Amino acid sequence: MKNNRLAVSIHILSLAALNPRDQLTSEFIAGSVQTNSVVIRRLTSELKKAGLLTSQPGIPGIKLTRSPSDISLLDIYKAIQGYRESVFSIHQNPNPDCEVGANIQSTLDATFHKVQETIEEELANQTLQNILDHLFE
Amino acid sequence: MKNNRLAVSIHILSLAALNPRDQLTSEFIAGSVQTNSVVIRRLTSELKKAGLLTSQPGIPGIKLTRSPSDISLLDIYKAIQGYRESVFSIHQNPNPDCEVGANIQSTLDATFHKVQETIEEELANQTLQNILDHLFE
DNA sequence: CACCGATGTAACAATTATAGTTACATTTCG
DNA sequence: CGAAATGTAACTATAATTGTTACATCGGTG
Repeated sequence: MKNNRLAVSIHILSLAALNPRDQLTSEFIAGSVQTNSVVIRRLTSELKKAGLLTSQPGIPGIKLTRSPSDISLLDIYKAIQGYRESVFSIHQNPNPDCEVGANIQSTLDATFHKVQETIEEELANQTLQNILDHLFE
Repeated sequence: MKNNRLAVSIHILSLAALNPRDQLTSEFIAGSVQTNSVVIRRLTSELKKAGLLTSQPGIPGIKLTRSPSDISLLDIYKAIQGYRESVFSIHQNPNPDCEVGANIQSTLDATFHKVQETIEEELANQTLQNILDHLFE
């Protein structure tokens, strides 16, 4: 029950797709997500840096930069994932004097990289528009 | 830099595939992973519950219950994942009075479930034997 | 121009999960 | 019996996310 960053980001962008800009204050969004408005502003800040939405100090609200059908879940995922490049991580100091310890990192790196690629392909195939469609079906 | 449970579990089972049982004490394994032996025993306990290996109090070592080519990474993943059913989680209390808030959970549930399925398919396609092959190529 | 309401961020506390550690009951074997 | 190991409980440490408080800044409005 943690790391809702992707879920909340999709929630935010869904609201942005369906409401007029001036209504989309961080307080309004926080009311829908039911969290603190700073949590929302932190995420919108990252989504903005990734070019998915625009906003301005002093002016209420946020606005999508492009059509929901042009925003993939991968775009959103990458916007908020920062440095982390795989959902699975690898222990940092296996023993180099052990045959397994010496080679496990590069092996797992390759293995986990392949898994990560399939995750990202799947996320790339879904758009914010797909989410919106599902919301009202 | 956290949650190395899958990586360490694969490390443990790789050692188990390559060494005689009586050498595979939790201390020996901990020396290869470079961690505390209790960390190893905690994981082997879960791998044992999942039927991937055997062990006995008083008798040193662990032993695989079947061939490395018969152990998929999905088997390992499920052995240690416990309750968690998706790599992505969903916020728990969206506002039901909001159209988006009311439907976002079931929508994301379906979406994330699909992603999870692709992850598990990918993990199912890789075996411990594949890891061993890569370790020595 | 001063105020109000909003964004953007910094700083810190709270929560949660994993990793690491200490301790110890229990078991097997010499 | 005594040594060595497994299995587990209990606790601390670390790390990431979430929640909160505070505040600088901007822009529209009276």
